[in-house]
Amino acid sequence: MHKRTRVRFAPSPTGPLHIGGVRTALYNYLYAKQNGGDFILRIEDTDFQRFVPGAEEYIIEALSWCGINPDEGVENGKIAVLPSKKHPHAPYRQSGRKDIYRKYAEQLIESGFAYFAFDTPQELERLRSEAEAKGGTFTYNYEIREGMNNSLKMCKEDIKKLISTGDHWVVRFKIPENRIVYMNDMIRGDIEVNSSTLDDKVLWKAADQLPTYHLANIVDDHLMEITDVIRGEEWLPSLPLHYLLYEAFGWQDSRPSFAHLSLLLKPDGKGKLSKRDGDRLGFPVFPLEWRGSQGEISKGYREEGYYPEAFVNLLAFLGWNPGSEKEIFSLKELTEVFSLERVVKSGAKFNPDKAKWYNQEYLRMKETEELAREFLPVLESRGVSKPFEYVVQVVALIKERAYFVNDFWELSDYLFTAPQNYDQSVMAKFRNSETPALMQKISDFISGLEPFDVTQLHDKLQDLIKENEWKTGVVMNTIRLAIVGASKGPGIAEIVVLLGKEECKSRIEKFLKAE
RNA sequence: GGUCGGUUCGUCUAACGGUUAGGACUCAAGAUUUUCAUUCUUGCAAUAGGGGUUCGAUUCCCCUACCGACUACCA
Repeated sequence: MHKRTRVRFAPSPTGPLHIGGVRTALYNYLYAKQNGGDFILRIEDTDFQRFVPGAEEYIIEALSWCGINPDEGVENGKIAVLPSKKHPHAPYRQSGRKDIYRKYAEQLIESGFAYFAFDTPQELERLRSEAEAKGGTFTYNYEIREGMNNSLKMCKEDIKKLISTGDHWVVRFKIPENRIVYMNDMIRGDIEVNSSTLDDKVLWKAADQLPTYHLANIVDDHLMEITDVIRGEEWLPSLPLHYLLYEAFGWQDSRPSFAHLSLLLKPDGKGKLSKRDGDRLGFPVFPLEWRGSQGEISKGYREEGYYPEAFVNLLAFLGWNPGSEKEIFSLKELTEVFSLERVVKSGAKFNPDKAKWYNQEYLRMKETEELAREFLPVLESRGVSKPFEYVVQVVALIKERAYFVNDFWELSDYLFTAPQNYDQSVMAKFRNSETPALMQKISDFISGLEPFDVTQLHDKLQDLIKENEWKTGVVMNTIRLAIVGASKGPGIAEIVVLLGKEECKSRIEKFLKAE
């Protein structure tokens, strides 16, 4: 009898989610859905110092944009704080669960797995710098804990007194000496670490009455019946501590399975991608645009014009592949083929070019009418109003050359407004004394053409060129220059027919008057 | 420094211990086109180094190098 799969994504609200975080959420979601389980969102806000207003809302909105919808933890777009049938483990924000953690911290002390420590930050800092000066690292562990200012050798009265009079104390976990901790990671296999290399981590802080990540995380995963923990590789060094915590609580039999995902690296090859990278790297690191407290704006994939489907697809392929050569998968398809076994162990650098390619693939899959509808707001902002049918025809002509709908205007502005100026290098090449006579004939030809359609225009224009013994290249490029203003765009016949006789005539007249 | 993880084309990646080491992105060339794109074709380009084990190693083991994470009363 298998337990229902339950996974969680547990970000801390210290800023916007970056693409690595979104990928972690995505893999969790895919794993849950593939196993018919639940994906839970939990906010780990046990560090009020680093709390950033708006971050929580951002996280929820970003996941929603991606189509990664939590089964539990989010109610009507907000973190669930009251227990209900759908959200039995509420609150899902750790700051709302203070009392729970305190109880468990006390339990560990009573059972001898943890102790009170009264060392001042100044004292710890001093020991730390002393150790660093000697080229080592200060480790609060079995070797030195007896000599520190903690409850290990104190009598009950002294402890009680210190606790009641001050709020500078913490609860530390008592890491056992010289024990091999055997662990398993679903991606990396078996790992073992000697507990003597670990330190007595702080589990609870009296100053703010809050647990640290380690305690809150283990307690909540247990209480929320999490079966699989899929998180970033930066947590791998904490895994032995977490194993030991499960053991200390007596929860080793229900301990979740763990998978540590390799990190997303900076393309310039220095370390993991971080929120602070912002737009420095030439591509957004955030799914959605983010406005910082200083009013600074960091770009987002949504605002850049990425489709969420493309974004999710490309993120899925950063560190995972289906083993086939198919690269385009919908979120639903991903839930069917995803597997942790095929997650790559090494870190991946983000490739902006490939990201653009993904969006192009999704853009091409869309119906022309749909793309035209997406283009409408852009046209409106440009003050252009044309019948929808016209916009559809424009989009049909240019969509093959775009990566984003945002590219449409630049690719098609001449189909909405006459060129304001003409490409000078093309002018130099094709504009000469014969141009006026040539273009006058072309203008008359266009005006007189019946029926006025693309094939007719194309064929008859070829005939005209032959009769007059003109050079095709010269004629075509001159027409293009007059009507488009530059050496770009789809076939001349298509453009001319779409613009219509009157517009072409007026553009040619304007062109002949221009310098 | 210590602990842990990692290392296949520039990038993302594939390859029961047996493949001419495959694909995608980028780039280049050619074809198509009146232009720019698109499209099609072709090409460039990799197993970090050294030892083992094996008939045979990208694949397993060891060492070295390099990269990364962690080493907070942050997560």
